Amino acid sequence: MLTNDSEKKKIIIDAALKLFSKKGYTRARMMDIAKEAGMSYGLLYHYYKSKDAIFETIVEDWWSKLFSELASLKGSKLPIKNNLEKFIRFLLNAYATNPQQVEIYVTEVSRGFVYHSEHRVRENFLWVFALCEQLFAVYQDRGELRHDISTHHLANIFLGSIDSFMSNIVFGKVKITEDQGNRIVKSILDVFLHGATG
Amino acid sequence: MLTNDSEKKKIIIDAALKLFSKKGYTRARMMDIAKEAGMSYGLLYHYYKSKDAIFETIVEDWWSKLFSELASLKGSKLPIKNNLEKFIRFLLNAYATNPQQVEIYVTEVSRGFVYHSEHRVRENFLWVFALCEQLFAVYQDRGELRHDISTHHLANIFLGSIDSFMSNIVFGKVKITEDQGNRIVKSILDVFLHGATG
Amino acid sequence: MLTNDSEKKKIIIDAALKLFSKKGYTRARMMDIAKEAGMSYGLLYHYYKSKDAIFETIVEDWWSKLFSELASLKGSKLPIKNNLEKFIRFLLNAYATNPQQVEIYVTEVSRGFVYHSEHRVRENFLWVFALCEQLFAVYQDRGELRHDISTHHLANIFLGSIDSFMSNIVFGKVKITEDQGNRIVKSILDVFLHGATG
Amino acid sequence: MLTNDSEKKKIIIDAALKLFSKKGYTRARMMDIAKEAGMSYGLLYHYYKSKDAIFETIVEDWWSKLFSELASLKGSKLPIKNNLEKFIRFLLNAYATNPQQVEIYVTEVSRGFVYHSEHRVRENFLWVFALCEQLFAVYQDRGELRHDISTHHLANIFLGSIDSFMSNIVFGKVKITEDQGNRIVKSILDVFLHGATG
DNA sequence: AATGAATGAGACTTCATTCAT
DNA sequence: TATGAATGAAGTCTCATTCAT
Repeated sequence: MLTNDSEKKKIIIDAALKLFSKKGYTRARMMDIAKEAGMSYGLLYHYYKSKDAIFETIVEDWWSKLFSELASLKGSKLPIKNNLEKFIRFLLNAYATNPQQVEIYVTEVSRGFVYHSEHRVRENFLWVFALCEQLFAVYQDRGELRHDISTHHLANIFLGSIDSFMSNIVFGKVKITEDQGNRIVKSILDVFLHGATG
Repeated sequence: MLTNDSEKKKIIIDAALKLFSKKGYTRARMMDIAKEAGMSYGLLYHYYKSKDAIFETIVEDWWSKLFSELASLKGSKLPIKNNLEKFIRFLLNAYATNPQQVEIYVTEVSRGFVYHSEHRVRENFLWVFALCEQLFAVYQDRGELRHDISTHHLANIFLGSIDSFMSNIVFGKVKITEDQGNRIVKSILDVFLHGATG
Repeated sequence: MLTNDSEKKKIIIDAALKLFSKKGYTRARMMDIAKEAGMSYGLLYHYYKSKDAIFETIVEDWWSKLFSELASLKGSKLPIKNNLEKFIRFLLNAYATNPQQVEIYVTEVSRGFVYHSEHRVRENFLWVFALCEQLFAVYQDRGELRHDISTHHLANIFLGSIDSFMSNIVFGKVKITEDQGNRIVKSILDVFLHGATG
Repeated sequence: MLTNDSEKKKIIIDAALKLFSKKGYTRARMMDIAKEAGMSYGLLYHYYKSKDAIFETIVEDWWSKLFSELASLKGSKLPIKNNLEKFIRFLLNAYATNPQQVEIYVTEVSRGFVYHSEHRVRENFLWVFALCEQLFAVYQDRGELRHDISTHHLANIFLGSIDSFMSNIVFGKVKITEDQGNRIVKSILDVFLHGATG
């Protein structure tokens, strides 16, 4: 058969992705999602327990990608510049290939978790920060990062910079070209590593 | 009389501030706000046209503060370091004195404006960025900032760094001491101006 | 004003009484109850938390009447015949004055508590039996009831007899005249106390 | 083959019996019944037209057993005591051998037929009463039952007594020993025939 | 200025039943 | 015979807003 169980689930997730990113969690109705997915709303409940379960699936997927990427970076022995570049590119690429998931991450999760307090978002965030800090600690030890600023502060600055670009892209609803992507990567790395003063 | 018209409005705004920051816009009910304000929910409609009008009032207030601060910085002739420090301190101080408003800004406005598309949030954001870019352009002209990175990118990195600290503070629900505040300011300035490598 | 808060609640209860007894709990919709009560369904939720809360109010009212009657009988020093007669008359009269409540008791509570397991129906039933047994124990001590049958069995037989008449009346949807009521009372007392054989 | 058509039907009925008695008609879902029966819920519709048809089958089976027992008693020439004892034992035994069917009878049919008005439950009940009254009329003619109480009243008292014990057993979810059964039979007969006073 | 009773659109979810395979 | 994906009617409940008093 053409569409087996997991394919149907993917169709639903894709539809939900579209609707959540377009209208936000609250304003996206199950009926909208079903219509987008080309099925009756009743069928959604055949595959997912509730609206929230659909949301959770999307979010968990994002976190797991993020965690695994960070874990892979931590294991790498590359110089800091190359490693951080990989991470920035991973995020920019995530947006390029799946803009809606990033949009939901940005609008519903990154800031909106008042709405979804049950989703352990806070814990996941802290985890991302912790992984990033551990990465920076390694580079401090190797003398590639200054010691007079805590890894926590460094993580805030680095992640915040990326986040800002992502938000801008998401809210600007723009597609970024490869060239623009390259310049963003370069800007972040240059400023983060060497500063904005010449 | 003790509470005239504008005082009542302030009471309502304060109550809404508390509830929006505690539960988020959607989950804060008019009844909750009224109870917090010590009045009946019917009366809210005497002072504000709708729930949304209350929200808008809060948000507009935030924007106008932000705009006027940025305008004042643009007019200043101080060296970049001092000027940026003023801006960072303005934001940290805003949280210290009115944490709920900052919380709403962070959770509902900064990222969550999918829910409030009618509020010209996008325009306001772009305006903040534009003002920041104009400020940076001045410093590029004065040779205090490098020219090989666009002011737009610089603004993203700078504002994103601050944003990240603010989010952390908001979501961590922590009070920051003066000393911690000083260190945050120093970290942002150091890295932004001189980079994270020694 | 003509209809204050508790009067409105009574209107709702009366409407619910009518609908529950007519259609049963499950088939009676909130909208039906509201229509019967002459108000919008939203208003029902102003006065009661949920459909179940309305049901519970009805049922609790019935139990409290029943308990207080049984307690009063237990305190009485009348000969058994008079005392039991009072109890039978209380129940028959309850049906005469509030047939719907009795109907709900019979259809939803007495037998249907599979549907309402959360309502402590079992406990209430056991309590009624216990009170009845205590009453019979007093009469066994006073020599007015035989000792070779346990009070538990006696209670089953006595209450079951009444219950059967009530069910018949409820399901027959008949009004019983005073004369018919008297004959029922006499029959139950005669057979219970002296037996069906001459 | 091992399971032919009628065996499959029996498996379904047994599963439904279990579920209806456990959760009640409304709360027992077709899917639950299918799972219990070890088949897909779609297949249920191959053997029975609807959920209600399954229920009806169960109920009709109960009624037919009851009617045939009562008919047999009516044909018997035994003294009243022996004949009534047979009837009581038939019912107690029915519970012992098929408690779920009795449970459904008690919870759904005996009182709950508001939910199933289409099932001619009222007519069946009246029929049982009528048969019982005819039986009592025979004994009144033979001088074994007093004449000053109508057969209808006698039937109510007798059937109600038994019903009460059955309900107690069902709701207490207890298994009764042979000895306890004997005592119940004796109590009912003693009180019904000779009264509760010495 | 003040109250809170009243309204009803709108959202989620359940589940008996149908039907293509 | 057998499966379970698919459908959609129906029901409960929430809450912003209106309005009579």
